[in-house]
Amino acid sequence: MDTYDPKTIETKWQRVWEDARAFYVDDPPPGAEPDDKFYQLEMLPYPSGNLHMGHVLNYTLGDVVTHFQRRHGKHVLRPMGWDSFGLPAENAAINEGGHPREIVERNIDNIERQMHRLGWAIDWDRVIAAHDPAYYRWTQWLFLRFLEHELAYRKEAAVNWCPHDQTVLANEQVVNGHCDRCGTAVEVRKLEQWFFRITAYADALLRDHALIDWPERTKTIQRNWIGRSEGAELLFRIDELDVDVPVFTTRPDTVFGATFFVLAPEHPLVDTMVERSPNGAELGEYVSKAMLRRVEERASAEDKTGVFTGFVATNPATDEPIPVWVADYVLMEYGTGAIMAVPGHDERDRAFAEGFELPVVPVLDEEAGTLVDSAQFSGMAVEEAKQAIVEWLGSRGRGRSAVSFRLRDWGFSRQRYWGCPIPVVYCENCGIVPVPDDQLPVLLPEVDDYRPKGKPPLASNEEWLNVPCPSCGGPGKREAETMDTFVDSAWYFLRYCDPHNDREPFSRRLVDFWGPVDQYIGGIDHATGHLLYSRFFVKVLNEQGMVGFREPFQRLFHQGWVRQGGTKMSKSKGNVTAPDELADMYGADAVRLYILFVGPADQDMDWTEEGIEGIGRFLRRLWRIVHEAADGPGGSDGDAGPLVRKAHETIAKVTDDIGRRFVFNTPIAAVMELVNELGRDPSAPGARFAAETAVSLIQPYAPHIAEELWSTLGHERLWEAPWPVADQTQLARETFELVLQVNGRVRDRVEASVGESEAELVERAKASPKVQVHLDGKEIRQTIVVPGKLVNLVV
RNA sequence: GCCGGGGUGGCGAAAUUGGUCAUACGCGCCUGACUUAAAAUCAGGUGUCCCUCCGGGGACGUAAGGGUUCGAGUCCCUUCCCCGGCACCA
Repeated sequence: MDTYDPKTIETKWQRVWEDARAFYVDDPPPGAEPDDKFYQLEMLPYPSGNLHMGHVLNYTLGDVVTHFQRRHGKHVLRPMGWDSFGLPAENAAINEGGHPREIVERNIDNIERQMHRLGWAIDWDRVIAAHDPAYYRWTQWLFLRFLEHELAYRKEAAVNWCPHDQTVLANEQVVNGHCDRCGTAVEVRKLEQWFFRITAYADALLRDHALIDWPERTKTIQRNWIGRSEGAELLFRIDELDVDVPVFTTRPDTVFGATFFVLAPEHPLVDTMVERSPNGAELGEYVSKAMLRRVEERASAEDKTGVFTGFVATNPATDEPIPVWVADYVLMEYGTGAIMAVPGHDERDRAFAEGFELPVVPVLDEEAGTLVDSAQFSGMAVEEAKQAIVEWLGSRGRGRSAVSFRLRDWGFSRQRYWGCPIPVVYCENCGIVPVPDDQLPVLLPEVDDYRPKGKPPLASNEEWLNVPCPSCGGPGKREAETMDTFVDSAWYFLRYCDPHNDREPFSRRLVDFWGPVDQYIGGIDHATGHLLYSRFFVKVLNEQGMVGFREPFQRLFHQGWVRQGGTKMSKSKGNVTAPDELADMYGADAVRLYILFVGPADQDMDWTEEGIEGIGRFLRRLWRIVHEAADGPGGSDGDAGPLVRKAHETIAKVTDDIGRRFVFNTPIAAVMELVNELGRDPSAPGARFAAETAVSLIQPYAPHIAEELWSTLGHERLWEAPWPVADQTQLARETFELVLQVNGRVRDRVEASVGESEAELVERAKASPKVQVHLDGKEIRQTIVVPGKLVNLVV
């Protein structure tokens, strides 16, 4: 027996798998039924720097599922690609000093090497990269379809601007008022931007949660983010300006208590008011100050601020004039940017009314939940009144039921170089003109200076910028902004199904065979970003007949964060080791096992190398014990005995854990138990079967050593061997340990046979001397028998 | 404030439908074997407290308190703490 040398066998088997094209799949496999397929996907990595332990967890999880499903006879599509456009990659390039393309491609080579080193079962024929023209050609093509359907549009909007990264950020990229990437405080700027009309799908995105098997947590986050509120849109007339101003309210029942009216500083009417109001100067000053304050600052301000506009609006319920104010506690981003203020029943309005001595009129009896001082609606219950008042106002042309969302349209243009060019041309005569499909891709030109400086770097590239208008042939300018990288990743999982197609982004036949993704694995940090965008894209593509499903990811699992906390470890052991260095020290199998063994995969952890030695010990023990079992007299499946039974129990446990419970740490413990038992006597009856079982079950985690030991045991190609099946007759027991309790406390345990009747079991309990001590001659008031488990005597 | 998830040995964690002295598996630690020695390896031990004739016996113990139940880590109530989402959203 050779000693266990991970490096040698890992290199050896990786070559064998590659030569056998073990993990590549045809499209679709000949004779495959749709039910035979399994699409396993993990979120694709940004190719910046090195893999870290978080990646190792993510992709090893996917790998275990891949092997498990393959060995259950599924045709498993398990691809890999690179999210190589966008800020993370570009920032990495800026930091490392070089052209993004070179940096990104170097990083891709490195990461790909690390992935091979860890032995992940990937179909490398299907690799895609966001920055590859063969890919982004189709990102552009899809954008044009969105544009055709008016689901992509351009408008001026107040946007989040990161002064450090010199670019616009999507709401999803702003965390607590700071740039998600660099942490700089975000400013608000008014700019023309490209948007995807995701708000048109707000309801569908909520409704279709019912179709997918996702963690409740994630659905809740999306639900909160979409923020659906039911209410009404009511019209308040400002006579002097001859306008009806709509407000959104969830409390139309309180309209009789609306004693003033508030506009957001950004509200379009405010400009007119500044011009025409007697205190226009003060108003103008307030507005420009408010616009400079970040939303976060506005919210944290202790006192509410505002200025009276000098105008009055008519309350549509009371027909009374109420003063119109401008105040920054009203946000332009939500509802209509105007509110009816009901200080009697809204905390914020109350605070404002108190600050500025505005009238407070209660219109609800809070105790009774009924309306007061509300004309014919007085005495009505709140819910009833909501409907009745909206109907009544509706009949007067002053209101209607409405739904409002917190979700905003997705601003996806970026003033940066390293992204997918937006394929439109601006023409003085024709306006925004799409680049014709047959002229795609619009290639990202090579430039020397790609650093951001407030305007898109491509805007300085005259040679590239100036092109004839595709429509009239007159002078035109290309769009110099590029797409957010989340556009690239909103459809990549579809391209994997048909990665080499050069006539269309993917064929309907192939996406409908492979799609949707059966199991998606990735971080929960993408809950309101990538996961929402991808759902939106698939809904649009479904409506346009390009895919046959409405949801991209049928099942979703979030791995926990691997943190590198400030524990003693990092101090005493110096820097945290990179995954491939760790693989060189202990072997890829040990790294893979360890990251899944330390705890539940969906739970956050502080990374520590303490304990990986234990996995190393386990693998060496496995190696030695399997060799001993292989050399010994052995014994096969047919032999009964404790070892064979233990093997079948382990099969049942591991299969249930991975397949049904989707837990990955306890199967390793179960195999360790089996190996411990086998190690007590590797020549016991059934030892060979136990060894084969242990090797077979550990294969998804540690495929290299498993493959090597499988051949030691005289077999071939474990990667395509059927997953073992627990033999129910082996699991069945003739006897069991009967637990004897007195008053719910265990007092004794005896061997009992499964055939015994309840009365017989009770007799055995009464016969036990240990039980008798606790019965102490007392009267038995109750007897509980759980068949196959226990007898409880209550005295 | 609203919504969601948690709290188990020295440590990472098991306990799946309320039913096997709760703590599997691993780490760490302790003892022993091998060794000149150490490492590695192997064998054994390791919740707390009390009693012991050394065979063992008993009580307590899953954030705190209460409840349901023959029986609760698991179900219910109250409180505390931690993590995450939303939050001047009308």
